[in-house]
Amino acid sequence: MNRHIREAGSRRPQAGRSVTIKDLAAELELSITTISRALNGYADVGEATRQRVVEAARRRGYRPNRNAQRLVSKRAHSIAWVQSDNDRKLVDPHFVEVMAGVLHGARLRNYDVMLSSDTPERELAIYDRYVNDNSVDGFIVDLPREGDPRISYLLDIGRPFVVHGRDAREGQYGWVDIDNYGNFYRLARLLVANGHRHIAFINGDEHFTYALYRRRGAVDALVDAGLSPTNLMVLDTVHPMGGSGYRLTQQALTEPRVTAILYSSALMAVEGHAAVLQAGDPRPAIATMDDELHYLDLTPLAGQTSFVRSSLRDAGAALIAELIRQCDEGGPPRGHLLPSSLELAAGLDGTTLDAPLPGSRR
Amino acid sequence: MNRHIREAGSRRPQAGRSVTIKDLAAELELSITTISRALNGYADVGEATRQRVVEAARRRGYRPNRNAQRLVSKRAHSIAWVQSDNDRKLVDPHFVEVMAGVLHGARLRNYDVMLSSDTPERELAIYDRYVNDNSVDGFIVDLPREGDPRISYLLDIGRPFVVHGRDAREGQYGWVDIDNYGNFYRLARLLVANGHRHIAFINGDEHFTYALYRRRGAVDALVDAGLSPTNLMVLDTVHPMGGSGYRLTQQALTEPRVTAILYSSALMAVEGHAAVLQAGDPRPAIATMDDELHYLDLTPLAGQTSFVRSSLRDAGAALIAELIRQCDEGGPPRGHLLPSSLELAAGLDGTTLDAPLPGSRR
DNA sequence: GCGGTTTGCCAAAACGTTTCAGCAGGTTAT
DNA sequence: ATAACCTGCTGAAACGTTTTGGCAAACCGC
Repeated sequence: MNRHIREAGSRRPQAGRSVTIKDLAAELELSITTISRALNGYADVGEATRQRVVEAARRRGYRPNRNAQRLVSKRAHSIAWVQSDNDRKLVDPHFVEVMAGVLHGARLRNYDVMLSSDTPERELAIYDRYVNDNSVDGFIVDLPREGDPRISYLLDIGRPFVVHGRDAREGQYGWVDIDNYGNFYRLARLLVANGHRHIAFINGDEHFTYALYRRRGAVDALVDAGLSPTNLMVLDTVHPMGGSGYRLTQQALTEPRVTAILYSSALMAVEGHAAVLQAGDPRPAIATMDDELHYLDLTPLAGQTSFVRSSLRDAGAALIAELIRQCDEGGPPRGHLLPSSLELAAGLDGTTLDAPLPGSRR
Repeated sequence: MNRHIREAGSRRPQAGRSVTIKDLAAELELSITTISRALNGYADVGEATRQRVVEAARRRGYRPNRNAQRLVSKRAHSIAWVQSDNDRKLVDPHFVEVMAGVLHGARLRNYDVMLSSDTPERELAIYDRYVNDNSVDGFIVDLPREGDPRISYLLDIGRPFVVHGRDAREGQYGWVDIDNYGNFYRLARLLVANGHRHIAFINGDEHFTYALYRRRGAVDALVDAGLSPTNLMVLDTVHPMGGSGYRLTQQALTEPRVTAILYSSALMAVEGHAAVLQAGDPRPAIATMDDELHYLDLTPLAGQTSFVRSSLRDAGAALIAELIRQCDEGGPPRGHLLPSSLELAAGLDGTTLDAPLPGSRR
């Protein structure tokens, strides 16, 4: 790519007209129809002609004007991700991880991704605008709540969209998710099977379905083991003011009967690690979801922590794949349940792990 | 917005033709010219007519087709942010913070933001494509290196762009930056003035100019105080494998003469806090840049840490403002130096803070 | 040598805007 | 009364593609 760099002074035509299909037609003495069809792989153009056209296009650096294409084809070849500006969704490190997967997949398929954020009240208005001005073909919805109005709205206007997560209407739209209920059922059962009776759960905001399902999984595991739901101490999930892992962990440790802490995010677990270190022995057992946040160093937790692992980046890749499939094929929306893997802390008894989950509650 | 939600079954026309300027013209028995000019605020349409047009547009939910507008106006009203996919730039929490500011500013001005990532080798090719297919009006460049080829390329093709950070060519393009050199000069001088002779510096990747300038500032502060540059122990900046604050802090503490740690990011400082706790007394002094990462909880550091503070979100807002100014006014690119504030750890002597910086080296 | 098929190309319409160059009809200045 | 100027509107061209329908020429089977 470095050969693109020129000396200052030998600049290209500033904002100069890019080369169009007409320029090629003139140069090759062909009709613009033929140029178009040659480049788009139609069968009714001669092989020799096609060669000439392709070569000329390459040489002149021809790129079809995307706006003209979009105008006539009524397809934007781009998708939008609208994030609400409040409640810190956008600056959540988990979000970027998903985004990375989405962008990668979009690039592979030559789709553009428009990112946008506004207040929750105006979020639906942005969907409306994007649809009506033909800017995008479909949408990504992240962090759904139960009965999320964004899902209602998008079902209503009938455009392709895909949800990262689910709510009760999961049969009606495309989604990508992990088994939040099952994962936290397993983690909690694991802790109980290893003798822990009082468990602190530092969960995400339970207004979001993922966190709700996780709590249900953990609670059910305790109940199925004959414990009371109150043996799970769920912490400050209503207004999670950013990465409050340290503070919440300190709070958890003020309850003397708590011998284990369950984290909904490895980010919280790492932040809480400092507080755990300060706690006198015996140190609590730790179990956490690990979203494979790329920048996060888990070495402080190594060995002493049990993980349920699933890659958010993979989720992003699955999201964009499903969405583009809907846009291109127009097929029915599909749900995709991504796998999660388990890793036990040293010294933990994992014999319960193979036991099937009771029923398929959520 | 909830009134937009309808019962299933009463859906809108699926992907139905949106209402166009022709529809309005037909309904109002006016020419499309008049509709267009009425909506775009031209003076040559009667006030009564304008009212009728505006009202009809509102009532029918008319949105000008953006692709048609772009085609004829040759302006996309959107900008691109291309992030390279390697070296974890995209998943860096700092990035999202800037992005939040950018998105907010873009929305205010009705610009769209296209986010994109690819391998570094293909990054320039994406610029090329976006320019030649008329997808965007300008670009944002983040985390420049010295002589960054992206800057060279964009200077070359002569499209508007703005850089978050600077390199030696800062006079030639628009940028937004803080005084990296000065900030770290001040922090280091502060530590030295308070008796610290051996300082560990957990910096960012010094292939990026921001990190390089920071190191120079810190080194110069030591040298100006009569210390050797080697009294600054700069740690593992070549391959910062994600948030390795904990590991690097442990490493810093293996050097017994180190009595203070300087962090390039509060993220690292918080991660390192666990290692600091484990260190026997006396605990090292801590000073760090604070980018006001929204999700990051700084309470563990409170009181014992000195901060230089500057908001990355504000930087994002300034970036998009400068870029759109260039696109709309076509004015010359400008640089914007954002302010930073200082907050001292309890018990620290800050008398050196008001002293001017020697010269304007960098 | 003739109807029919195949091959390779093209003219024109369409997509939904903006804008240029007018054009009636009324008002004003002289 | 006439020239000049407003006021409020419009027809048509242009932006750069894709696609439809067709049309010559060449090729085929017989």
